[in-house]
Amino acid sequence: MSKQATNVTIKDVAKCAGVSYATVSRVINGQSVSEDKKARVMQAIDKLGYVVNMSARSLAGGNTHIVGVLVPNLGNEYINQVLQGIDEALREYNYDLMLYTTQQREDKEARYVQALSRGMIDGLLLLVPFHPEAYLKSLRARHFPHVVIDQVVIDQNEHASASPTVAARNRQGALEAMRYLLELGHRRIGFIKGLAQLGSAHERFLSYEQALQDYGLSIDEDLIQEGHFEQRQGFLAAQALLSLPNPPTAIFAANDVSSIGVLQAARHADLRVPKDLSIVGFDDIPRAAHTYPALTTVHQPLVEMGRTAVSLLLRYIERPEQAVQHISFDTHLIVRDTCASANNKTDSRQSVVEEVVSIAKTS
Amino acid sequence: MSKQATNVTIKDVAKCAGVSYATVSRVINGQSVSEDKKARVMQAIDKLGYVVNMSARSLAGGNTHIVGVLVPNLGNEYINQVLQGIDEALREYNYDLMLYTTQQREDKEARYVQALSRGMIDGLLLLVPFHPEAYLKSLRARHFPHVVIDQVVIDQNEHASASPTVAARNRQGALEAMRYLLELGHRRIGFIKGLAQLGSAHERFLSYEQALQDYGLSIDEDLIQEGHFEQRQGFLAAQALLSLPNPPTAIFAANDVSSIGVLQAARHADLRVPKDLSIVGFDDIPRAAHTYPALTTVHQPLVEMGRTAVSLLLRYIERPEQAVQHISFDTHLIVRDTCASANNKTDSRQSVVEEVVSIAKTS
DNA sequence: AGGTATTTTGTAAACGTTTTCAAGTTAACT
DNA sequence: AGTTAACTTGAAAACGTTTACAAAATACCT
Repeated sequence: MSKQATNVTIKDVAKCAGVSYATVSRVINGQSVSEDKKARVMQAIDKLGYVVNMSARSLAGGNTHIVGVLVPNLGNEYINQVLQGIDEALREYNYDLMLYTTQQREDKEARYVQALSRGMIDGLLLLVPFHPEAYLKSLRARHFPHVVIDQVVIDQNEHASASPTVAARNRQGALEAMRYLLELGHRRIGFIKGLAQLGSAHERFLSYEQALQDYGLSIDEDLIQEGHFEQRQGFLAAQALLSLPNPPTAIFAANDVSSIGVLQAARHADLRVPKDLSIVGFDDIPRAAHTYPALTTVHQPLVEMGRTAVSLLLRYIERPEQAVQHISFDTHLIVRDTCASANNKTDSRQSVVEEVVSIAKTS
Repeated sequence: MSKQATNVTIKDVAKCAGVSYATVSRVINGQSVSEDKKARVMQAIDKLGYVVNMSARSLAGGNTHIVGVLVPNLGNEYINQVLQGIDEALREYNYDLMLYTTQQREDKEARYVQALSRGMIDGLLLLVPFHPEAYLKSLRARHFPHVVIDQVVIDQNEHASASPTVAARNRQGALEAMRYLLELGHRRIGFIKGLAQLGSAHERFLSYEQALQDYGLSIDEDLIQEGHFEQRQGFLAAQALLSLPNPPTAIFAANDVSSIGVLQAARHADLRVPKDLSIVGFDDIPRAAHTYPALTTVHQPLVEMGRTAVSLLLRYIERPEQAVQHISFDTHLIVRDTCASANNKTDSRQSVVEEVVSIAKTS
């Protein structure tokens, strides 16, 4: 109903400019047209306020300039950062964004495969897909342009890597974090895991183990807690860790949100961070710089990853048969205020008072 | 190119089911078709794995089942909450979401008005639009289904309210917060403003003034600081407030993110919250419950607002000529841990030590 | 200048639906 | 059984583009 309000079509433009409508189409799509006609057409477009009808274009085989983005959910800082990068880049290239949230339900798969078939989108960005096996295969088979972000193959199924990917080097950053903690003298380091299905979470854990081994330390299962990448879970896991007979002097959480839960738990236990407990996170979400104390964490270039995924996808949209690329970004430790040397380990209650007194003195 | 992969059309289904393709279309759209044919068609659809081509449908005059959502930006917790509600509701109704971010730039306007014209979306949700005057008029004129969320008319231009809206009662909640603070005995209450262009921000400020007047207090301009709804700004504003010769005993910030900045500033100034400084925020974003101390704030049902906006919009999509509705939600104070009575006001340095000592004793 | 290669232009045929119109069928009422 | 009303069905015409094809125009050689 409201749609026929937009009644100015390519034919109207053609009539107004005194050319055939095919010529108008060519002008719009930047194909070779003589200068004078091009000018006339442009003028007519301006005058009539013509805008292309995407449905028609899509139906006729053209591009919609719409990219689909599939995310597990909204309201997650990590995802939002990547999304921001995607959005920025898309805007630069004049593409629109169609957002699909899966809510981590497997049956959503049908939904977007369907969405593709509809031919509404030119390409698809998959952010941390949970059950990618089924549909990635189909996307590849159809040479449908797509890029997978931050999905590390967790099983050795080689098919999974056959799609273009953008990722971060989780192993390396996590190793850096662990070494930092170890160099500070920590020997009992707790670890709070991430979502088990996620490759990135697993990689971070592998680095935890590896670092301990590198330093000739044995792995104490008590120091390893489950987690879901969520604050509450981080809080509970930290409480469990801290109530151990021989509690850790440092905790490395698989993501920042969990770390913030650890910070909470430390407060509840009246522990001073970093004096009594050192904490390291992973992701470097914006909030990490604003906690108290500010979180020492492993930075991944989230926004950058989103942007890169877009430009990669756009290349595939232009040439779908192009060779499959994998881009990965370095991660690195950002030292802020949640870690301290493990040496001066004293009774925590004591140290609180000491610190306060010292503040009182200096002021 | 990849698109013709989806080659099974309505005609194939028709042939397979032994009916005309018009009949297939009718089955899909739920129009009256005899039971046996309907069954045959359904079976054929299943067998061939047919899915409707949205471009074609849209071109032929049908609905795309896509709703456009216009947000100022991503990565803002407030916006994300509303977005989450929108997304949830949209999924329930089987609609897809097309996301536009304006980055608060006025020239983006052209962009989405254009998007509408393309006929790609059935309706538009406008979240906190900054410069709505120009395009709202056009949307209304075309009877294009749309709903404005949380845009309170800031000037008395009556046109602006002629579009359907979903909003929260900012006045009331802010009043409640101020009364709470006043009842606690606070008489010097600082206020950190929000984005000046936003009606909601202004309303909260009006309540601040009104509450003071109701209690017979004069308004001290020194206690009123500018802000942009952002953490850093909240931090700086709070610092300014706290370094006043006669600093406030409580600060009311126009949103939670600012309040978190205030919390930071309090820490920097070695002030105990709530003992030395009471803080109230606005929005009740998820993070508010996880700060330390947990933030006392005014709750608005953000997710709910998003959901409501969707169901309202869907009604307009069904019947565009329907009477304009305005829905508003109550807001209410959530008391957590950042406010205390103003009576026991002592030297802040002193009180810190006292508290620590008392903790030491009880344990 | 004559011929050939290249570029520009117009015509018409898709693309896959929805929907109007008229014909065909069934049901409902005397 | 006959008439009318209601419903079901199929054919065909949109919807607004892109693009293959052919024709026309132009440029480039020798």
